[in-house]
Amino acid sequence: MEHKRTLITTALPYTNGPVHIGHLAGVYVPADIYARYLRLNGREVALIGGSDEHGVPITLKARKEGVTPQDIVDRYHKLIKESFQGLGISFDVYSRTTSDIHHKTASEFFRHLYDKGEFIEKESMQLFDPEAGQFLADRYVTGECPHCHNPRAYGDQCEACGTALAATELINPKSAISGAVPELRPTRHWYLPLDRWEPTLRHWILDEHQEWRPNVYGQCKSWLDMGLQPRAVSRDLSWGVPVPVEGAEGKVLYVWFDAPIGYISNTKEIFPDTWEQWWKSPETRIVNFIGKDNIVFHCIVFPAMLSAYGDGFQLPDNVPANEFLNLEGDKISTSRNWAVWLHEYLADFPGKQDVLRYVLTANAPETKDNDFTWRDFQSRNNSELVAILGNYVNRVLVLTHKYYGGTVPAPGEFTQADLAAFAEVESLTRSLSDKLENFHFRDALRDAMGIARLGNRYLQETEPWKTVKTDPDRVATVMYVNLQLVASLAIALDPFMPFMGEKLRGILSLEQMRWSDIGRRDIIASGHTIGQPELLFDKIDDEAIQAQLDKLEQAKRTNAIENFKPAPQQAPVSIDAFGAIDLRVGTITACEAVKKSDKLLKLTVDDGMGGRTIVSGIAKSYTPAELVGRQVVFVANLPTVKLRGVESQGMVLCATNADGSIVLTAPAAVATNGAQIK
RNA sequence: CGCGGGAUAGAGCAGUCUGGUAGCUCGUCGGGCUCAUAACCCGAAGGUCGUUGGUUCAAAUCCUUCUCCCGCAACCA
Repeated sequence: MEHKRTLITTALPYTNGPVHIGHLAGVYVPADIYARYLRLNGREVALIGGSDEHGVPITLKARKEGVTPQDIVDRYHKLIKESFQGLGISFDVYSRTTSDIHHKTASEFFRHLYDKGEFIEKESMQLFDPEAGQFLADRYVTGECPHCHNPRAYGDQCEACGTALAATELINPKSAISGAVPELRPTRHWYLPLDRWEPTLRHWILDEHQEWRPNVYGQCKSWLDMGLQPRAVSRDLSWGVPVPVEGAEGKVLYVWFDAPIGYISNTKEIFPDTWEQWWKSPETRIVNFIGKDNIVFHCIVFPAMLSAYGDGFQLPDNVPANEFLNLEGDKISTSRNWAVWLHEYLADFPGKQDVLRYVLTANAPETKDNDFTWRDFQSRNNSELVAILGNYVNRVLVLTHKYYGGTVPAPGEFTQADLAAFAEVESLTRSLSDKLENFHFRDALRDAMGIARLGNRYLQETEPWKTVKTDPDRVATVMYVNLQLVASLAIALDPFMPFMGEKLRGILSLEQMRWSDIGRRDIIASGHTIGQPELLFDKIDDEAIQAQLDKLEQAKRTNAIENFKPAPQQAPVSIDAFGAIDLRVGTITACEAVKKSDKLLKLTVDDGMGGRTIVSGIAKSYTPAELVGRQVVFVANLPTVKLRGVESQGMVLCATNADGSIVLTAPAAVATNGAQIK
């Protein structure tokens, strides 16, 4: 079905931190590519974005920093909005859920469902933190798992055994906010009965949208097959959109009810008069770009909300969800500061927005989690963007200036080779368009780059630098064809790399362009004058890459130190108990790694009593060679124990630092081997 | 049997749902070209698709066994 317009939404980033490459690869870069592609096709498009600013984590962060939640969201909203702009994400609107218009819209949405009787009202017992004076979301209760007795299970799930839990099942529950023992108190909430919409959703997804990505379809099917349950849409909290019902003081809309309505509010913000045609017209196609963690909310909860509202609200046509991106082999983590932050990238690599966009698209986690490494980033820049694309364009521009002073020559008759080149661009473009329509951005980019590969090959085969001496007319045709290929590239790559696109169009003095121009044989007319050649991409050297790797290492270490909390003091012991421990000084005379072990070293120690062997878990911080000759303090009267097959006759005393590194303790000056420590 | 994820050419990935001669990019090697950011072009080498057994005319793909790797955990006297 041909639609009149497309509404594209992007998952609203949560404003408790900056945006990183995982967000970009998963959601914003593909959504932007898609939006730009549709615009080039002359289609009516709205790319909707905004910050998600409610919810418990923001209140906790504010509490921790001693500022208001508003301070937190103001800080990150500004940072996120500016960095998106810096990367060229072409939002038609980027607003926020703390806006008046959103509060009104979300409030009205809830009230409408309430008045229609779409909610169930239920009283339940919830855990309340008497010290913090608030009810606790599941995630903010910790305690012992009733199944595996892991003492650090969360109120929604035990990460040790994977069991899903209710906060009230935990043994010895504790508030993660204040550490207080929570108490059960009654509270009243509204629930959206998802089960009521199950047949609708089942038909809509399982029958009508079998073309959705396997990860999305599969997860929806699994949810539907398990059976849907009513889901609470309100929370006891002060930060959020107040529940617009008498007697609901101190309650706000659950952030997952409120956030997707943000898509609607933000549409209203740019189209105050016509927003309804974007949401309620069957002629509009709605596409939600999200990460895999959001599938259930966008495919089950939000569609149920829209269906319950009625009044013509349309359900999304597709929900392309990406998997996750790892960084240097490790999961990206905001709390562990293991990430490449967009605002820092923009500062560290000015003018290289397209390189990041290119790398994230070429290695997009479309079918499974993928890995971002700085070496790969460098290699893709240097051997693909510089060597293949930039170099091809440069060759053509330089030759055009050399032979024709920058004026596009008039072509003679096209030969088989010329026609074959045009035909190949056409076929690449068909494939490229098809892949973009179906959200296969990684493959689409490969097709677009294929035009540059084709150009290099064509140039090599036609050899204008040779022919120029024998057949100048032929060269005119060849260069004319090359210029058309470069112009095609300027358009085909524009959705992926808009900064490069603009620069190249500037050099070519190309003004208007449409997607359908790609492959045309007369995009640039003969007689047209082009500007001076300029390099599109520069090489990235090893130092720049090493600096990023060092930065990551540093961030990891700093983070560990910041989060360091000394272990609580242990139970008191008597002086006699302490005296029973026989501490001695010894000198390491030999040392070797213990086989099949990462951390163990086998130390031979001169203890003044004939020597002994001690096995110690310090291999991560010390090499055997540097230990020989050093003095250490050890416990002499422990029972011997076998570790990885090696007998250990004592324990060397060490301190473990915040970053996990280990330092040995030693006497402040050389002491006698075997001397007792008292 | 701790939990989770993974294993396809030197590296990074696609292909696995819907079995039918194993594919892409980078790298390597050899050759060519010299217009170009030592870039480009051609060619080649390189994989028993981690292992075992099974289903099948046919398995990277479906079922099964085991192994290894990465996080977390454990260990770290």
